[in-house]
Amino acid sequence: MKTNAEQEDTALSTRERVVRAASRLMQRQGYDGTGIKQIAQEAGATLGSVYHFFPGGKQELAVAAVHYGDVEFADILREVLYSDEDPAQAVVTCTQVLAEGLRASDWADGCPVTATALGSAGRAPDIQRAAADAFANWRDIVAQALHRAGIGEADARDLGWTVINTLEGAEFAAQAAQSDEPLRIAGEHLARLIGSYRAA
Amino acid sequence: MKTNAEQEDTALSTRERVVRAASRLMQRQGYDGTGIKQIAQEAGATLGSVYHFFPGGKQELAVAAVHYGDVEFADILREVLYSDEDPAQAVVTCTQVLAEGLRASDWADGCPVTATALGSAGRAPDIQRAAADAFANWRDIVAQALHRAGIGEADARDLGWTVINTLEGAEFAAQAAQSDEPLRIAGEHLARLIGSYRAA
DNA sequence: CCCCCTCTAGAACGAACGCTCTATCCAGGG
DNA sequence: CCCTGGATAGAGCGTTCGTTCTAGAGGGGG
Repeated sequence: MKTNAEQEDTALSTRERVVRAASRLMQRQGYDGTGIKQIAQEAGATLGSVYHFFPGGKQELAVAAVHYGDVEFADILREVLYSDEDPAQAVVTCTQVLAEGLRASDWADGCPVTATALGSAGRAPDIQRAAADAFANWRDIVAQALHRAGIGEADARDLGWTVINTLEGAEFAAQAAQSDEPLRIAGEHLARLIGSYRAA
Repeated sequence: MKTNAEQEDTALSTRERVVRAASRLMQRQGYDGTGIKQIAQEAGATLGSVYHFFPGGKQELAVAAVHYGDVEFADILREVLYSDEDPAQAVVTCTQVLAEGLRASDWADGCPVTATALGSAGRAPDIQRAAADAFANWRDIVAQALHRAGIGEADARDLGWTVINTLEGAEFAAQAAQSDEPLRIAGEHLARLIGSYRAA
């Protein structure tokens, strides 16, 4: 059961493989549902290596995993938002990309940040902070794209919040219902909402 | 450490106390982060009682906990939506209620359904189905309120999805950022979106 | 050649996990 | 009175958890 580990063995460093495995596993199973030994095995590493790179233990590793998911999705977000000069249409494309990812994984791969952070919020402030940073990062990316398209700075900032939050909520609903309908509808509504600000 | 258990000892049945404790604890700590012994202790019950009422073990208890959170929030939702004949304003009130609950618990009590279902989606289809049922239930309540206010049936159904999903996403963002701003903004945007349908 | 340091390797520990099991309590019918 | 069955009580099962620890592999600089 190290199907993916083999492929990654060649190019990536051990540390990178561990972080990727942690991010992917916690995305599916949450923080408490994922064991360090499972992460090590999936990454093709040993326990010693994991604790060598992350002496802070599971929490430090989870922070790195959340940060990895942060930049991973930020890259996708930037790419999609830059691909269309109409931000409303770009957001619709975004929902399609999310739906595609969900469907491709049999509705298993939701938001990597949410699943990791949700259960551990009270106990591990570091993880919660990393999740908040991710959301702030994504929101800024959306807000900049909207502002670039002619929407006022304050409105763009507020819309950044709601776009990210609605995508988040719709992705989880799609995951639970095993249907891309929530994401499709969210795309329509967000496009309509953005459009109502661009007209003004 | 059985502060709440004492208060509930008098009126509620053991089964009810166990379900409430499970719902509240899993809401904070997730499915895997909550132990059955902890639930029993918090409920003022013993392990034997828990397995007497839930022979299906932790999974069956989690399903009951999710269902409990379902009807609990459905009651609040109905009450708030019926309190104002303007559904846009009612949704804003809804965000305020959620923000109040979050703030009162020091940003610990988010959505009871999400936290329980997120980590256990792949392993426990029963829990996932209970979560999907909860979302569908809430969506119907919102859709009915919108339809009653004069919005077309199809539009009301679609808006039901997005209202619930945006509330969900905004609540988690508020929890992560420890600020009610995401919920406040979500309320404004949802009201604007609903208004754009009512005018048409 | 040896030393040193980064990294790998995995056995071992105490604690906690979900769950099973037996024993006991107690109200209601015979 | 005993008997029965739902409910309570908690010790104990095997397993897995996060973590620690010691040992070794491998490669440059002295």
